[in-house]
Amino acid sequence: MQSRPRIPEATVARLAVYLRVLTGLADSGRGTVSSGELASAAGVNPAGLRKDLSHLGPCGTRGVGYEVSTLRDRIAGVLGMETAHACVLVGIGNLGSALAGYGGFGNRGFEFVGLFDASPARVGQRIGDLPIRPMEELDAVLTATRATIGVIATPAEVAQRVCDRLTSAGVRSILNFAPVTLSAPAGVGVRQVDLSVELQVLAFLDKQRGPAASPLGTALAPAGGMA
Amino acid sequence: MQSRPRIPEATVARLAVYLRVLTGLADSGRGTVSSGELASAAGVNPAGLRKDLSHLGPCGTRGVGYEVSTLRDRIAGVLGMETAHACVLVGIGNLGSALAGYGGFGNRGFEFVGLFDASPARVGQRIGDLPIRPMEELDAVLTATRATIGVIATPAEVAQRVCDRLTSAGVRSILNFAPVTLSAPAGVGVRQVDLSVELQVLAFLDKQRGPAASPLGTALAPAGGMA
DNA sequence: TGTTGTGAAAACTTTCACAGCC
DNA sequence: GGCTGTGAAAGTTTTCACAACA
Repeated sequence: MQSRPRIPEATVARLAVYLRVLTGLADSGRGTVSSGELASAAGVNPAGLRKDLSHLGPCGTRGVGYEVSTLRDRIAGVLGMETAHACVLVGIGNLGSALAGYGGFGNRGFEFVGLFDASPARVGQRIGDLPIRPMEELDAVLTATRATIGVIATPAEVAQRVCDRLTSAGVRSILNFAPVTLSAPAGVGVRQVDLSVELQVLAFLDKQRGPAASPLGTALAPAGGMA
Repeated sequence: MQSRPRIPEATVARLAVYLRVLTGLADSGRGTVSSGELASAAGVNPAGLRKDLSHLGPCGTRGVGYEVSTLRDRIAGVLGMETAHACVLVGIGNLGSALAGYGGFGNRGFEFVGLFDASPARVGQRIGDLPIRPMEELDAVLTATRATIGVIATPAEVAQRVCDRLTSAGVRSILNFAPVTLSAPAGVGVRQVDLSVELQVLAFLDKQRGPAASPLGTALAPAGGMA
């Protein structure tokens, strides 16, 4: 299987996780790793991991496992990390500042090349070595840097307008933290991270798992059983 | 279909989105809404939305649509939002501060009741009306508040230890922002938000969609000059 | 007429089991 | 003996099409 026939999106997300684990293993000098161990470190099933990797073509040695640095490079290549990706970030409030200051992107191939905010109070401040720019400069920076990824961390009310400006200036991928569903032209990829949704899913699953579990030993026999 | 036979997790996540949209519609005085309109606002397919809602039992009127406030309350009830959920947040760096200061949780039924950090420099500062406490007080606060949700925004290196402490003190749900895969006892729900993974998936999907509008293959300006 | 609720079909994803190779 | 790669099975999710109904 070459990577032609399209890699499933679920697999792509896991490949990114494997890459993170493999990078850690490589840094600690590990030479080879088995699917079982890698799967355990990534929190997935070993057979599923092997199926995921099968989309990259054979890349292990039977009876041995995978060579850590080779596999890491292979996945990095498939994910398109041989070149850095330039990103702009719009909305430098608390969350935006956190994202702008987060060092974890750089060593994974993503780099912010522009920070934007509508508030004059914030414009001109710096985060790291980047200045916060006014929204008026968005198009110019996008043109100059050819950034293809836009990150939106604005209030919900303006997120759609920001999205429109980004896409009309040529941005093809958007990561949105504002709690609204964005609509974007065909050909533009949007991913949504909604922190409240995550919490609600957690709370629901907990409720579903066992209604009356009190931290102190309130002995109440659960109907279904425990696991 | 009553809600007995378990609601699929994918559906739960979408219900949380519908709830957000419905809350907005209700606030703007809207009386009823059709599956088509609601689906469009939530970014999903109308038939899928109706199937999702079918897990709650019949809740619309044929030929008319759904009553906005009724449906909102129904979903809120199913998601367990009749009571507030107490959360603790560990790791008050940039991201943690952003989460602690984010107003969007409160009106969705989640409330931080404790903020913790290992750094003496941060302990004692306040965010909103909560003080940042030392890690030593974690168990006492968990016991006193009976918080069942823990949010981890620490560096990757300590996230697993924090997870262990949270779960052994009775936390049953964890939202993890640290870029590591956590292992937790059975019966504890963990959700992972990895910002780099989101960016990598975006970049891959863009690459796969076609190099159509990439005029410059590799020439990404490093931060120095322009930015 | 317009819209919901739902069975049946299609697509996708995960899991299993084992042949094939080291 | 051990581990990968993969076809086939099982399970899940999405989509379609339409009967039921206000």
